[in-house]
Amino acid sequence: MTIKDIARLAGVSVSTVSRVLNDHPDVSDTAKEKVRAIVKEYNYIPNTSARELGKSTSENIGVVVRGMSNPFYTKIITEIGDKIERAGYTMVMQQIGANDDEIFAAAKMERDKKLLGIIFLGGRLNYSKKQLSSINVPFVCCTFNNQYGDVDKSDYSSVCIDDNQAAHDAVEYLYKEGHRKIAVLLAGPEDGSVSQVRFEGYIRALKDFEIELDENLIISINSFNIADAYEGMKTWLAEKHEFTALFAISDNMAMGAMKAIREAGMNVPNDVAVIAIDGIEASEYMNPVLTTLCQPMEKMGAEAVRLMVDIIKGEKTHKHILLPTILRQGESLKMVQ
Amino acid sequence: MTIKDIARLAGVSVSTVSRVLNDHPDVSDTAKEKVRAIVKEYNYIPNTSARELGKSTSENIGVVVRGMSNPFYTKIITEIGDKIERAGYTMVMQQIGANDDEIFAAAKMERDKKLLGIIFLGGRLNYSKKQLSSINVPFVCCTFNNQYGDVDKSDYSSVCIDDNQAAHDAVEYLYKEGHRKIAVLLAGPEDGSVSQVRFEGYIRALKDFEIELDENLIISINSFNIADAYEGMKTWLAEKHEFTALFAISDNMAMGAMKAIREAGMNVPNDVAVIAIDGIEASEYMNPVLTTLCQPMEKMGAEAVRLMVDIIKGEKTHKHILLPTILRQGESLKMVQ
DNA sequence: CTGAAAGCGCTAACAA
DNA sequence: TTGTTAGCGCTTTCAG
Repeated sequence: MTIKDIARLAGVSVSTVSRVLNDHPDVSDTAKEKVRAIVKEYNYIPNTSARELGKSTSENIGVVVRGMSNPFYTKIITEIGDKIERAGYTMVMQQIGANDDEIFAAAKMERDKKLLGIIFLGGRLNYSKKQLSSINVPFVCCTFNNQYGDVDKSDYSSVCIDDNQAAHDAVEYLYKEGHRKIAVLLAGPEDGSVSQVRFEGYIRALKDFEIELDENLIISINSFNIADAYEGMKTWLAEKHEFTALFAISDNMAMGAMKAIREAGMNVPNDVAVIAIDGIEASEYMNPVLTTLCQPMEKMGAEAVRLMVDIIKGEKTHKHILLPTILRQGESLKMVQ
Repeated sequence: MTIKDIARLAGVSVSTVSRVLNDHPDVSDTAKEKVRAIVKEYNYIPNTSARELGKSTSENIGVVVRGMSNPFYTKIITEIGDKIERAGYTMVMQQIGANDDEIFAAAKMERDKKLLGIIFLGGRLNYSKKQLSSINVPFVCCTFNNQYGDVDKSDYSSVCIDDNQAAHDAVEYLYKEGHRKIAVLLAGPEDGSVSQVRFEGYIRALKDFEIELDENLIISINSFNIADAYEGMKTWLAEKHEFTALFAISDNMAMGAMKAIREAGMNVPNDVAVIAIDGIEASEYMNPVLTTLCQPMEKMGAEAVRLMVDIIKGEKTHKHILLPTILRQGESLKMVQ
């Protein structure tokens, strides 16, 4: 079944079929009905490749998401899709694996789908100018920026929380409750990811509060996995370091860690206070409920689209937005208000 | 940049470029090198649409997944991708929203990508023959079958657990520990989804154990969401029904329920025993760890691909595989071995 | 081993 | 309002 068959069956030309398929004006009602009837009868589905190939422009905005099924992105994606739709564009989403190259994926998608712009959801923080030269449309980084790369701030937009400050805040909350032996659970550590930024915030906080950095309290694992966090924490706990609080650089890792702490016979928050950053849904259902600094997911998605659309519509200057986190006062850290 | 440009720049014909791009044999090393150099220099990326349009066949197996970011599917997908690759085919994955029509998505993908077959991951249990007529390649249902539809068992393959029996088993575990007032948390209830099947298993178990069905112990919510489960459970608990155990039809829902139970001042497992079905990773990190009947995810994915490949290779008869669940003995149900 | 040329199924001028 | 036709960028015979 091709558009040609439909045209023949409906007794019209292919262009007429194409027109009704694409809701173009200037088609007689009779023709419209006729075509629609045949399309329905034969269960005809236009070929996407041919469609995209034939078209010279699009109203597509690409979204490339690193890591499938990251619950953290789900809400943001929903919001992004919604806002893109509302602005009259079409979202084209592409999920890529943890080890895939988002720049390549974006470049490919840009050409294939004739994108007007690209929103990156999660990604490396160290793109180089050269790598990015393969992308020829404006892009905005959502949930991260490119602080370790050599790309000019004026060449792209971004919207994210101030990860360094969030980590600083987290440590400050612990500090204010009297904690001085604050362990940190991170991935990397020097992996050029958001983990590193947050770790730097931890370091900065220690300095500000005049706590000496204790290498023994740095728990470094190789991924952001909950299982790895659990194992890493377990191993570390077996070494019997003295500590009263844990700052996990992500909710997910905190969840793994809390299980290890529990199994080691310690109580959260009585023996060990735990705080993290992210605010994913699952950590709300932990026992105790995780105290964490939430990223404003909806807001983030909405802002990313706003920036994107502005630029598509002619705005010349790229912007970089830092959104504040919101404290979720759970049960993993006793706070004396 | 098109293949034509590359051809010109490399001083060869487009067909030669196409050949080296697709690793065809019968290309001189000189030509190969020349083309590759130009491709690299100009950062050329072939257009996917044109490629797919031009090709007459493919080695693609489609996977349509209902609901993005369902952690339950992540492992299965990884396994499926792996096995497809290993069998020499290419996986083409398509995620669809909770309310999208998987049949349509599959039919579209089948034509666009020239699929050899389709694996459905999650989906309705009530396809009709008519709806399925738009799909012209073999397909296998993974994690569900089509028991409420009118499609011949001989027209498709499936691999899943015996959901009815799993529910029966769950109730049996509770029964054996002395529980008689067993509440059930489900979605629907008559929604034609896996929730219904499991609910039927619950009913059957009650009959077998001569427990009278108590309508008051049926907690029905509108989705599989953790948040809805939490709210639903909370509301139900406020009604002060007498019960000693809860069978949740999914891990996710059990997680929401456990928080509600905890907040109502009851202890799991001492006041209320909880058991569920699925075995997702997150429920392993709950406190208490959820006792649940795990679906054999890897095995499921592997079997789905095996069935698919067999059929592609000429196997005539469709098969329906029921895989056993594996009990994860957590802490939400005290078992006296 | 290489090139010319005919599609793949659709869109979009351009004519009518 | 409709039809004709030239691409879109690639693959794939078929000659050479």
